[in-house]
Amino acid sequence: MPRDRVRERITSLDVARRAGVSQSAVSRTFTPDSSVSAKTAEKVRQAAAELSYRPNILARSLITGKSHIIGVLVSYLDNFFYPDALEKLSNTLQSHGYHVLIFMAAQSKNSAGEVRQSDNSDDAAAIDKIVGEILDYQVDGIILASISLSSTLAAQCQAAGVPVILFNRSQSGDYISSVTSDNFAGGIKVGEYLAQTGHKRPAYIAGLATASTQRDREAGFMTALAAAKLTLYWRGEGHYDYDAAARAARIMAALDPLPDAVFIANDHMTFAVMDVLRYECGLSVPDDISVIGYDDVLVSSWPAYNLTTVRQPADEMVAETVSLLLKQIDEGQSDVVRKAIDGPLILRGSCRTQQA
Amino acid sequence: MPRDRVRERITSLDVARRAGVSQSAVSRTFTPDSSVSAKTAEKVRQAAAELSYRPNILARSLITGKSHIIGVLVSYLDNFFYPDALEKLSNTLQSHGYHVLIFMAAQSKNSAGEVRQSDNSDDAAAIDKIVGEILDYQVDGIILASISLSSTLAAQCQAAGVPVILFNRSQSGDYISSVTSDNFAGGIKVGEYLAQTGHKRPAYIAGLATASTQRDREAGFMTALAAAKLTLYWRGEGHYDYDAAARAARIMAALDPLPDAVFIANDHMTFAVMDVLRYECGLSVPDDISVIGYDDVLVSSWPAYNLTTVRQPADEMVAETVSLLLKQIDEGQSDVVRKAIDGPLILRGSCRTQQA
DNA sequence: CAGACGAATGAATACGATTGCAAAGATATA
DNA sequence: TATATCTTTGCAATCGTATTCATTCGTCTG
Repeated sequence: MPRDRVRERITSLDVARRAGVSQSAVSRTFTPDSSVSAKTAEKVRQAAAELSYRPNILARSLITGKSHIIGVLVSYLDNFFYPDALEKLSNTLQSHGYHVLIFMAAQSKNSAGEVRQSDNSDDAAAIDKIVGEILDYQVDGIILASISLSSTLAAQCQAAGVPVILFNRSQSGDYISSVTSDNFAGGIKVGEYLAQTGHKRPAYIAGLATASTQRDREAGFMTALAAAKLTLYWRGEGHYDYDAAARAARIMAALDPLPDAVFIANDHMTFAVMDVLRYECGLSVPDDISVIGYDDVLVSSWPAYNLTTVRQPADEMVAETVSLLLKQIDEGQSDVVRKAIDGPLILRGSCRTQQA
Repeated sequence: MPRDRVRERITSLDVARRAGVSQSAVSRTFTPDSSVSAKTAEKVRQAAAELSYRPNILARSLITGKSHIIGVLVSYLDNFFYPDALEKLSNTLQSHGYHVLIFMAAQSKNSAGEVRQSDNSDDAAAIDKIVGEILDYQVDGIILASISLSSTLAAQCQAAGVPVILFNRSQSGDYISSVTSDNFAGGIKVGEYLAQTGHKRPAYIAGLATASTQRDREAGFMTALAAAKLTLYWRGEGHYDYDAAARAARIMAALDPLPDAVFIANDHMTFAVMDVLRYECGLSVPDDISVIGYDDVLVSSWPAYNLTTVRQPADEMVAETVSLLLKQIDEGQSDVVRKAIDGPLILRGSCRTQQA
């Protein structure tokens, strides 16, 4: 008889009957700081174990108004920074009794591979739709990783009383809290370091134009160059995409004279650039050209790349994001916080360290 | 006045009042295939829009018994195969109206970096605990990525009427459905190819001993070697871990004579092995030694590694997993299915292709 | 030992939706 | 126009739990 379709759900009432107590007693047993005697609690636990009963979180949420679910919307996972951040976010939230409902902002990669040209209105509409779905689940909070939010929807979340935090992106216009690394300071460090190590023809390959991380990193970099009386020798665009960065690198490699250093807006693109320089153009990093990235993902430390890069302190960013979110959940919507966490420049082998 | 703590939830009743209809009418408007006239539906939509009302999924789930949530438990995300699979899983499920509640099996990496020695009983207990949490959320189904399940808990899920599918791992003893690549066939392909290209001293670096993927890949490989009258020259263990694989590679590199080929149980470890061979030992791949991996993750195609490897067809595996899961959800627990999907050997530059 | 007070308990209600049922309305048929 | 049939509609019960309130029980104090 293969069809025992009738999924007999065991409820607190079943447990109550078996333990010879009221349903309230069962509920109290599983609710911390509730008034139950040790004796009845024991009876209940016993009966619950025998029936292998577990409280229905959804029903509980309906009453308490807290689902203990955090909606996390992430745009893409191919940049290794995000799996890492996601894993840490999930673990941290898990340790606080929350769980992650994950959503992907299905990216509009067209067939030509030209991806994420810009956060166009289609994308924005898609994001709004997904955030709507997230809200449907009565989440207690929302974390948006590398994603911006329309101000109307931000307002809607506000109205629904659901705190939203931007992770690794900030939004100046609207009033949304955000946690990032200090991208401007990071850009400065790179610029200063290149100047200090005697580089004369610095180039830059930009990330996605609409991303605050891209803007801040570039602004910091340019500020430092200016302070060191250096001018940008060349600028390309990689849209935070491997293939696009590779194309930019090919253009750059054709320059004469070659730049003597290139700062690339994230590590993911940097891998593409180094691959092109080394394996297509036969150039040596850092002998022919110094390369500096941003993120310090796991792969960056592998000997194959051995990348000099600015570290995004994922642990601190995650810890800050979670603590901020939980605070807003507990205390209700408080004022917006924009946290930028400083990260060090990690010196490895992809950047020349002596005057040429 | 910063404290508008009173999160005024708008319910179907609010909408009903404003639209001048009954609450049932509102519900029916948002329930497909329900009997509502176009006129009232329009009135309801209007009112709902004005109040920016959205149905409470949790309340709905309580009645229907379907949460449209799939619990996904994944062990680690540092092997790039998993972020990719997770992204695809999430997108596919999303397109079917389901959403992913994600759980991490916090790995017991000890301070020495010796990780995942074995799936010991502590780990198993931790897994069971987490699966319990998953069940609390009344998920409609569970996907376990690279994780095994105790048979008691498998039975418990069965009892709760929640289908479970193992992704990229199979379990022979218990009756749980699973979707994997055809690891045995993959191992065979590698063995045959190495033989066919004239390698004489093949080595193998194993993955996590308890993993079915490891066992099947090795078994296939050994079978093919035997068929080609080759014997395994050396065997190491990498536990599917980068650092452990690097250690194994150091030992291997000290052999005299060196193996002329090494098959490594997954790409993630292979990166470590190639890094050690090239940058610590000054050896050339494939001139000094051929290297073949398993998975074909994104990085494997990058020029820095340019890895000859067996592709795990993530798209097919995900599609199969989702369709299987949805089928089991719709039709109730059906019989267990073990699907092994064939993947091709991708020829790139890390393995010598001519007789030496 | 009486009275007071805090802890433990159960009955009843609420959370926000879905859905069976019966009544009402609309449409078609003769 | 009257009757039969199908569609809409509202009422009320229900899902599984938390929580208020009133009551009972136990313990402590004077």
